[in-house]
Amino acid sequence: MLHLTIDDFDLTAIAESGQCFRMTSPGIVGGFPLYKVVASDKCLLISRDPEGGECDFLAGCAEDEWKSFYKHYFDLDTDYQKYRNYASPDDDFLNECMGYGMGIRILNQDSWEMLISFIISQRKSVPAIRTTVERLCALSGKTSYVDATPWHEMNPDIPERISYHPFPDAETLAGYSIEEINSTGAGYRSGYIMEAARKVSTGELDLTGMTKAQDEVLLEELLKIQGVGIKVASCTALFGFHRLALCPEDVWMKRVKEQFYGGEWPEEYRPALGVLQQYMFYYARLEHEKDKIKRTKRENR
DNA sequence: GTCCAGGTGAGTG
DNA sequence: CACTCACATGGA
Repeated sequence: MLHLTIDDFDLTAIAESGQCFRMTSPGIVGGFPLYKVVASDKCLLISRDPEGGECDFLAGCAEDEWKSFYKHYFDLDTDYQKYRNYASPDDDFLNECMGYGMGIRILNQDSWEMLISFIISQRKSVPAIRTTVERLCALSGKTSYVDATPWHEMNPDIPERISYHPFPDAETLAGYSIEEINSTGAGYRSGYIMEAARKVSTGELDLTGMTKAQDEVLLEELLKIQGVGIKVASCTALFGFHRLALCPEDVWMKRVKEQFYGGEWPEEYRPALGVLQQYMFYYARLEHEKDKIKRTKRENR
């Protein structure tokens, strides 16, 4: 168990900001959610330290693994204040969003996992994406375990060990039948998934070779994949290649752009738009959820 | 049952 | 270019 002090870092904001689909909470410890963070073939348990302040965390890994992998995975070397400073002081909406989403970071996730996850994401809600991605990972039948005893001791409802499924690599996915892919609830996207898996497994598409390409070139390459349009390409580039200037425009961001910016993002936001967008997406979805709860309560009266 | 979801490709004018 | 339409399925 590793004790950490991290500034500008909010696990819930990261988990609910729509950038990752396998960061879930198995339970509460000392009033704070424990998070199970599955990435590629790894899994980390991490929570706030109930005995510490808002910057104190407990992580279930060794210090060298934290330094060699998770520190970069959680993007802890990036100064997010620098990105927030792009926001105009009189942009009340954006400042409200940044207050809500304080502690959000853009994770350094695997590009292959992001490509498949965001192909799945089209016309699906975030909870529905989580379900399909999880089923896709479970197809292999491979199960791994992480030790959860430190959190089990704080809350007996949390099991002593927690299971997870690694994300399938391209060869594994390419080996499945269309029926198997379809059984995950991927629907009409199953063919897209198969085709992307074939391209990556044969080497026709070299994702790791694209890490140094210019933003425009990267998007162009991703757009060649069936089922990948500008939105999925932007998400893959932002979350899988850490292109912080790119802004995926989904239904939520289109609404925000129309309602608050007259249909056009301010030019001076452009270099930081991927980060600023993340605060806005989180806020817009959160507010929408609140409205739904209000509506439900009214209907029940 | 109804409505909507971190859209895309194909077809049309 | 812009616009429309079908697309499978889960979650609320």
